Amino acid sequence: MGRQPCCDKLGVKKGPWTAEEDNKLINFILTSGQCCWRAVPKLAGLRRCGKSCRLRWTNYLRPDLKRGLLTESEEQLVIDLHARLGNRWSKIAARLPGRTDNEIKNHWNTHIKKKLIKKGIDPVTHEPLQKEPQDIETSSSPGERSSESENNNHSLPVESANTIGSSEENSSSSPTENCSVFNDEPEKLFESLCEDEKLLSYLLGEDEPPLVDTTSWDLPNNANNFNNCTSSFTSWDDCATWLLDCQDFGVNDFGLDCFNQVEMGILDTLEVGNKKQK
DNA sequence: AAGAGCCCCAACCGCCTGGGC
DNA sequence: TGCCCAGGCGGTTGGGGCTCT
Repeated sequence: MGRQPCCDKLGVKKGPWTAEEDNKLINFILTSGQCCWRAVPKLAGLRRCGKSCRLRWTNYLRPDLKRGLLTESEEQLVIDLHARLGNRWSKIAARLPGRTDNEIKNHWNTHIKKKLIKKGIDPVTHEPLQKEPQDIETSSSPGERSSESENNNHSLPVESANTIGSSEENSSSSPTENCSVFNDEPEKLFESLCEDEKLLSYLLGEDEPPLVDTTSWDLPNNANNFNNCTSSFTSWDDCATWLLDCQDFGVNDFGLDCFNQVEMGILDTLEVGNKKQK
């Protein structure tokens, strides 16, 4: 009856991952695919908790992860989504291919929060900070707001529009090349979001395609084959399904060499990371 | 040059949910 | 039907690096 615990806690290593551990995990995932995370440490020869392996893979080692800071467009999208969804980082991350919930959460707490405060916007409520205390007390949190908005999708906070409009960075930033939505003025973008019910449902729904074009994924340079593989997909669903298939069956089952090159890219990244660590 | 303080982010912790037994 | 586990999620923390004095 029941299952074995995730890890026995005894003899399980904690703390930063070493390059050797990373290589073991990468090699295992790329050759065997993602199966039961509980079994991964044992099969990969790691003294880690399965949970830790999953976290390391999803937040750092995955080949489809973007590197570097969020772009202006991504940042603005995070702000907009946070205004509606609150701290549901995984939901927000789902709209930003190549970004993890942890990454977005960290970026929010370290960068965006400060930017909003600097602009006089409450990062929690997305309302002006100089609001009267009474208003602040009565104003609902984004999370609550999002639940309300499920009943009434027209209740977008006006301040969010102001947030976008007042963004100095936005007025000087270049629009995202691959996403036509961002070619418009920020105000227009937001208006279009409010007026376009379909778009709104995309933002709030569960299975919608992301707004950011997947062709902008910043894969390693030598992973062109991977780009070739994915660029042929006609929709996000196709691409996502294909990636999930990879997860389910293991890349070797597809007879694709491209992942070996992706892996090389990862190893290059790791080497850079390790040098950085030293 | 060195110490203090701050910033950033990888990783951990604990809770929740869905599903297997 | 209820227990237990795996996976997922959001909050928090610790340590390395950076900046300031």
